Amino acid sequence: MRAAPRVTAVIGALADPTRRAVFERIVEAGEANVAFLTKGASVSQPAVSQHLRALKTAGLVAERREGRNVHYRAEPQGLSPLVDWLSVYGMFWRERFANLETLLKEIDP
Amino acid sequence: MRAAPRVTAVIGALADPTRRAVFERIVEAGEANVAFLTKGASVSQPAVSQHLRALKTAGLVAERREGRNVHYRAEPQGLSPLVDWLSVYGMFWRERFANLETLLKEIDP
DNA sequence: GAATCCCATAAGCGTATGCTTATAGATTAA
DNA sequence: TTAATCTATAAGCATACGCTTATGGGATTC
Repeated sequence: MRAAPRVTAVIGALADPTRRAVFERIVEAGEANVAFLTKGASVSQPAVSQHLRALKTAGLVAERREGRNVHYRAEPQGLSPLVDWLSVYGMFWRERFANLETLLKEIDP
Repeated sequence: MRAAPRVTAVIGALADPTRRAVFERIVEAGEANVAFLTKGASVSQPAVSQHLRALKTAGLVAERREGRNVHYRAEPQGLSPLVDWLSVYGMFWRERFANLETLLKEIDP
């Protein structure tokens, strides 16, 4: 399975601080429309829309139209190419991931 | 603790496919000099050196001079800003799913 | 239907980025 | 010392990227 292109897309989408902040905000809010994201962003509404398109293309967010509002939500599995990459090239971090998983299972079995 | 700049640096360094391939090659080889990395890369030797500098600046590789050769090795902890970021904005989801599972079990045991 | 609101797209601009060739720097070999 | 080898830097160029303002496209409200 050739996953390199997807890794490039995901990492590329997260590379820009402004765009990453938009994504973080969506994750925290659960769901957010463009107006909400624009307030809080340091750029214009069109810029936010462009970032949202980039995130959508990378598979990191999905949209849900509701009247004239468009609600964006994070797409969990969108990060998996990056997680997979880290599980290979993150070397000893692999242990960390494993530990974190077991920790979560212990806390919440 | 304000880690966003380091995340940006790390992700930015890994965003370019060519540069990421250089890093992957270093990880796989354990240690590699510039000539070795240039063979196998699809770009010129100066381009490889420039990528190495970017990786070094991001804290992802370190160098060891040996005569006229310079050996590069991966710097494991350099990835930690990215791992930490994922543990917040990526792992977050696993936790959510775990909670959802327990919730479902409680409702319908 | 007109006005209003929310969001997306278009066009243009400045800058950042990655590449190349040419050259400098550092170290070893003849 | 001179030549040869390995790597880094410099300069220049083409393209990609992120932003802005202006405008278009739907959906609601009056």
